[in-house]
Amino acid sequence: MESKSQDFFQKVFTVARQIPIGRVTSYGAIAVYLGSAKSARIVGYAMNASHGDLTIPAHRVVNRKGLLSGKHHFEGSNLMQQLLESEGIVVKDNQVQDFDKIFWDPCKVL
DNA sequence: CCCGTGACTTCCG
DNA sequence: ACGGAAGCCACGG
Repeated sequence: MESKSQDFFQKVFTVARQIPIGRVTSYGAIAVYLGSAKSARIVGYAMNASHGDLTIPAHRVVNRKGLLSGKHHFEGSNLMQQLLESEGIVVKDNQVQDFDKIFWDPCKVL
């Protein structure tokens, strides 16, 4: 059987898929929702694993400051920003504008 | 089993 | 207010 740790990854993937279009969330928010607020890094690690799963909009997941911390992991150098803007999200200098307004909190919604 | 790494977050100076 | 350092958990070698 799978260990709980691996389930953590699966949860991250599930939550990421539940992110509405035009909305973004933070690694910490997902970690808190999963019950491990201190595992924010693990969420990012999980996103890295989700990189092979196109069903997971990793570009909608940013750090607590709304900064596209993971954009460097996407193809090219501005793909993540292009995806966000394509969904109606305004991005400036690798930073999401109106982050507080488009912020989607899984723990609050779910 | 131990060590290193990482798409984060928070605290201290 | 800004910058640097530590803490944290999980995965891979």
